[in-house]
Amino acid sequence: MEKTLQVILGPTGVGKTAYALRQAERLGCPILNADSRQLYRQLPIGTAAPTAEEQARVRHYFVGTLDLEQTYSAAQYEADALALLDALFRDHDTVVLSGGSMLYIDAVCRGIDDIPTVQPETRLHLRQRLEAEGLEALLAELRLLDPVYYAECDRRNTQRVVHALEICYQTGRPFSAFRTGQVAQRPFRIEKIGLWRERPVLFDRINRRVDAMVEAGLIEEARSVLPFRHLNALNTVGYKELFQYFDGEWTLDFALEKIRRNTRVYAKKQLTWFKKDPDVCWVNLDEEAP
RNA sequence: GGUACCCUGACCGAGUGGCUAGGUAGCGGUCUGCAAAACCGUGUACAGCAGUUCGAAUCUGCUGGGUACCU
Repeated sequence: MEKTLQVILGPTGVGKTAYALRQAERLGCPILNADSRQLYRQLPIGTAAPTAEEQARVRHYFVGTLDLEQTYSAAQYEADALALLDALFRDHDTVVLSGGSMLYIDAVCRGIDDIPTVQPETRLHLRQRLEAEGLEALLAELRLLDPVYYAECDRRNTQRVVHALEICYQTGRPFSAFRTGQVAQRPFRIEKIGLWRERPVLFDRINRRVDAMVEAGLIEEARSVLPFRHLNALNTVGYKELFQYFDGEWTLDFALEKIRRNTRVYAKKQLTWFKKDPDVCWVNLDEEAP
């Protein structure tokens, strides 16, 4: 029988966790988390990760499995998720994948090109050159090393320009040579369910969830990871704002308001991404019985 | 009651006579490697009224609102 991966996606705060639990219990299957920040074990409150009770109801994977200091990427997630799915499909016909990290979901569903992982030394080297010489100098170099990518890339997006150069340097080949744009075939069926709510309803849920997080101990959680603030895992809504509060730059009220706003901005970006995926079957949760 | 200063778009904020600051939010979008990231597009606002001037957010007067100090 053909196996099915049921992907539950949608903007932050829409209700993916609860919906995924219901689906998994109905189907008698486990849940794979597809949220890039819930992977970190030190961030359960601020990322609204499934609670211990919820995890007792349904077996979850990829929740709290990483340490903040571990670097991770969509490509690694793709490999880990595919390996796990291969094992899980031996015992289950359907598996639920639930989360809001757009690139992570695409990595599992459509695949990511095989590009080498950038070595820390390469990354550091280019970061230093960026600071010393500026973006213009790096762009001039990219133009020589990879004219194809230079022609098509967003030259104002420093992150992308630097990454292309990292690959050029590390492999001795142009970055564009690794970009095939090919969509991978998977040995299972993919069913995407997009959870949707009217924007005012969604934004209201987000605002109230921030208050709930604070009550649950968000501030203490953020303080406990303060020493790791420079890590990418903490370039995350809910933490970066509280760091400003700890620094004395912002009042607590202002930081919390920023968290609400930035969460809404994130939800909008997710919607922009998910909306263009024609494979998504949308479910309006506003119209469902409570 | 008097004196001084202030009033810029949803918010913050620069601008002292002609050259639509900028930022944040909002709205729209890009994105196959740090993705809760990064980046792009989109707003002719200057408290009100009258006046000076070819031309006023910028100068003058009055009105309204605010702040500080004095009595």
